[in-house]
Amino acid sequence: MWKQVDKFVYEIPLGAKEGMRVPGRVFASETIFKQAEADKALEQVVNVATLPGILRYSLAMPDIHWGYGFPIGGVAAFDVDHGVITPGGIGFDINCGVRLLVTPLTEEQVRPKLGALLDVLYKEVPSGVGSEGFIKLSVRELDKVLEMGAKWAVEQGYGTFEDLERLESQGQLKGADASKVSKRAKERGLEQLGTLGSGNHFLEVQKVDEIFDEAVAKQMGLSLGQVTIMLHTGSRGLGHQVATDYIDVMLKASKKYGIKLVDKQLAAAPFKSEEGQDYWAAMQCAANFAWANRQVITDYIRKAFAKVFGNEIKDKITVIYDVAHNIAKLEKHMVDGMEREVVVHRKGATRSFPAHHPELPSIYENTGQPVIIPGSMGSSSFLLVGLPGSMEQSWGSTCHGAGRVMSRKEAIRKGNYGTLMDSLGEKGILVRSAERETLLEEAPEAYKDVDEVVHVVEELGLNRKVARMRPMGVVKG
DNA sequence: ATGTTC
Repeated sequence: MWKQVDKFVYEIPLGAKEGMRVPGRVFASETIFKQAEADKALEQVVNVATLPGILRYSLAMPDIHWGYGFPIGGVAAFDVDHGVITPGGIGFDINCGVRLLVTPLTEEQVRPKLGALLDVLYKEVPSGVGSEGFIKLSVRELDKVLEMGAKWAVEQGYGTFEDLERLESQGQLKGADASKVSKRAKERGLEQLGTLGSGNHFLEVQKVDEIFDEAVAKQMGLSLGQVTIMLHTGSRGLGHQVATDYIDVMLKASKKYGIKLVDKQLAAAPFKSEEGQDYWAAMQCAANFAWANRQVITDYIRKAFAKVFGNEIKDKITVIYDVAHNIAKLEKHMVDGMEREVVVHRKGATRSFPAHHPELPSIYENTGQPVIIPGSMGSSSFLLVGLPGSMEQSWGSTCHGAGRVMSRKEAIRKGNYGTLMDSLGEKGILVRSAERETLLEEAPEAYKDVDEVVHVVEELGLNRKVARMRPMGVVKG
């Protein structure tokens, strides 16, 4: 039923499955499309197309793979009045995202002290499943975190106000309402602010390996051989609990509002219903928690660098940008020649606004929004910018990473710890991690080729490449 | 992703 309609575009027509309201569309190369066919991800694209109020297409980015309800890499926009909101279109780790920092240091300066630096980073940034941070919040204070996001962290002395304008949505969604977050979710969040987590979350010391757009790279303060830091983490147990709580609410709401579910994991409520608005407010709280989390960790990273390279380095480590991967946003987009407000779900997908978009800070007004694409462990990461093509084709969205080809279990079964460590060692990459299994789960073999994923979004005109970063050292949970 | 089966 799926048909290639353009070089990197595959489509399934309306009517291929009963209940479809729009066609399905996947952005992929031939290799990537075949990988998507192998798991249930394509079927999930079709399932999403049946949700009420979905506009134009059920989309998937080239890092598509199987997820809960929506595929990971899934993007869908819904009519604000007649459409739905669904936790399955956002994910368990609400506002899982990536932040890129740049240091004034070169690879030559960092390499001799890399081992010591990673030891300090590993100690200063708590990681691992269930890890607790150095901050112990009262419920009252946590409520402020949930409603203020990264701004709370800056007001407490974690980083600077200049950091905030370089975060998607300035690190704060204004519709957050802490009273919509359960007691249990809050309990899980009380001791997890400033923690990295586990799985694919990481903190990486990198060097700029190649520059594709000199002018934009220069404007962003990046030059060849310069050391960058990439941080990938989300809303931890708090976001997970918000998702769990509201999936239950949505199952009941789906029944109540007569939403026919082809997959229970797509449980949804009308966006404007009470249930829809409650989740909307709680989801924004979890998103804010994640932005506060990355802001606090940014401060820890600066302090760790200061311990190894001297105090004056601290103020010279700047934020390039911070993007959300798992989130829903109210945005203005063109639909049939008219500007409309729509609810965009990005599930393992990154916002990718072009130059001159009103939501961009003045420093990126002419470059387009920075888009940060982490590769798999030990492979390169990319810095891209958004292009007008993303507004035309993908609701201002693009891919979010390499995307899995193996499940975590499969990766553990097929992987070999010694071989993995040898191959990282050969590349000169140092690793600090508590869990061997986490490293096996994240082995490069378990992921697609990030170069190919980025090639697809570039060829489609969603993004332009600015720079590629290679890892020097990795901290993982 | 996740106090990895409240």
